Amino acid sequence: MDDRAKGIRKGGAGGKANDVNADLIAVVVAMDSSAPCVLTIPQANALPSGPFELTHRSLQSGLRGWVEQQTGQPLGYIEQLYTFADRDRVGADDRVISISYLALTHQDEAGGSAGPHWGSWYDYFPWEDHRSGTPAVVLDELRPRLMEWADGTDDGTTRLDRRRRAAIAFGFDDRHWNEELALQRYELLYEAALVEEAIRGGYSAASTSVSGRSMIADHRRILATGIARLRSKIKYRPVVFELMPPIFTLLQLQRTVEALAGRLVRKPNFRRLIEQQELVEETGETTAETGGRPAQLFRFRHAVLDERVIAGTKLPLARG
Amino acid sequence: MDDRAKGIRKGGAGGKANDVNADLIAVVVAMDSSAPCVLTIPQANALPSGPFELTHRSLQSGLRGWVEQQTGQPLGYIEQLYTFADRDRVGADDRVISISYLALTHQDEAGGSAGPHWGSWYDYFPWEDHRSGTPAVVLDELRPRLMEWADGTDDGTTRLDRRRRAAIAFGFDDRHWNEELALQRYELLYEAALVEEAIRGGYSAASTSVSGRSMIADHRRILATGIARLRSKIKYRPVVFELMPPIFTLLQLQRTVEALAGRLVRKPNFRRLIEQQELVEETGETTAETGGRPAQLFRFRHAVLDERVIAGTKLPLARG
DNA sequence: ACGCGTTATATTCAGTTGGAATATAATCGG
DNA sequence: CCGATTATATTCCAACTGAATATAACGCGT
Repeated sequence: MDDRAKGIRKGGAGGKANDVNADLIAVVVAMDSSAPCVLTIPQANALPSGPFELTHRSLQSGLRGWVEQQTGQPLGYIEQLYTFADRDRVGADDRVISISYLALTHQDEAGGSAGPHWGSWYDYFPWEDHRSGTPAVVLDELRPRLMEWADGTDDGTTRLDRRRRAAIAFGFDDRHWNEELALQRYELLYEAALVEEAIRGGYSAASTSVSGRSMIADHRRILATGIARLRSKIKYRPVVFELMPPIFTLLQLQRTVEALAGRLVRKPNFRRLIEQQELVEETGETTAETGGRPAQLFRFRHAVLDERVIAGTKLPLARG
Repeated sequence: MDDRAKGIRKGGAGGKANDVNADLIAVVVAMDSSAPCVLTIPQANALPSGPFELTHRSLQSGLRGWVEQQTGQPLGYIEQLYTFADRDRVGADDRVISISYLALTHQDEAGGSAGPHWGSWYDYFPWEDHRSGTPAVVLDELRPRLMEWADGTDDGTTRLDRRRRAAIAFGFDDRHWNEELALQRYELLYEAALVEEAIRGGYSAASTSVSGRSMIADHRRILATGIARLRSKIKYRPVVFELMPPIFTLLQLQRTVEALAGRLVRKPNFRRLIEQQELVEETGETTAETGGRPAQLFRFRHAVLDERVIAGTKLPLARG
């Protein structure tokens, strides 16, 4: 049996030499009144996670099991984020593969057995909330420290490259802020040693107030991946409704989108888009709890998931 | 140690009970003169694949190793597709997790040690090529068989649901063909037992001419995942250039995009888009090999990868 | 009862984009 | 020199999107 044939053999008779542990990690998101929140295990300062076991029917069901066991939170919508293997643990007897998921749910469940914690994701990423304009932490803290980092090299090319990357990621030099770059921003701050994870064990120059709450291992990085995915996906799939109560006003819907994106949208334009896509339908009722004129109540039209599939249109693909 | 704490413990001291094998599977795509081609191991009728081993520095490097060993093909661009675990092999001693990747490369390498084969992906999915209009196989074969399948149930709701899903996936009833639904179409045909994989061991009603070449296990499904991902991604990231030679004409670029999407685009509109995005730059030279007026030769402006990040705009996010 | 603040809802307008069609240019082969 | 063929440039219009403005309906305090 040559190497090629050995390669394409599936599973089966192999020795234990190449066995790995597969960890399932969940980014569980639900809405607060003012911010998206992520579910954590406070004692471990970690996302809910656990090993994939033989008793699990599938990866997803294994994930649901661990999250429910650790936090009491049942999960609805789930999607896979990414699979990592290159952890820092080299030379160990067995390796760990991490399969991460994004879950969208409601915060209505009572806390589980282990005192799970819902934390605003802007506690972990203070620089990501631009709903009230560019946050001071970006202009006053991160910008100068990133410039310092860029200048901390002798190589002129590297310096320019660092400046450019920082400018793109954070919208410096009159560039636009792009909310989808959450992962790039975290990785840039990591590289510049401005987040605590990058300097563990060493001297910690990063204070929480500037660089946000950290997590164990690469969990904050996984959270950044989930945020970026969600911010991207709300633009072409109606996933926001997974985070909404069954009945809501259009402004509540708008506030949720804004909280996720970390930036504001224009009300008339937002309503136009929602209506012309026929994503919602009126319940016929109104609520006066909003302060001014009573607002119509809407519900998500689940039928759109059947009727339509939203296609991108960035290339001039002739239709019809 | 309670269950929760056990859950969040990372790797380490666990017994071998929950160990798994991790397989790496590659969808390697390169352009032919007229179609995108996928790299296979003909003897196994399979995609290149192999187990993730302790000697591998990372998942990606493991994948590169197996593909090069099995096919002689070095890989450039790689992105992760999906991680599966729920294979049909239940009850086995150890389970297999499959981590699939999409790779874009050039076909210029000589065949590897094992006679690897480049096959047009439309050999595997004859219904996906709409460059010359809707293929006959869709109208004459798949449509009636799908209707038969839809009618093959007593439940009226199920019947309507099947009809609707088929109409959405294949663009029946005056709906538009959506090239990004390659995976949904394959899964629908699988459910309707119109592809060979669905009826293995049983009576095979599906002929290759209608339902395309099959592969072992779920490899054709993984290929469909790769096609769908690529068709989606060319619309918002300049990945086409991974498949182009260093120098090319705009029509060659257009033909490549059309081959990937399986549908035609308008020439002036295509050029306008390419130019206004500044994706290419003139080499200053021309080629007369195209038949009529000599065409300008272009090269990809790698700088755009640094300058810009393309963001979607499906929600009315206020900018500035 | 009335005005005012507040929120909801509707309309308008202009700049941009994108699909589609048409026009002009340059080469080759007869 | 003509016409077939491909390349390149221009035009037109409908749809979309950002931005601003106008009107409606409630609570509240006076």
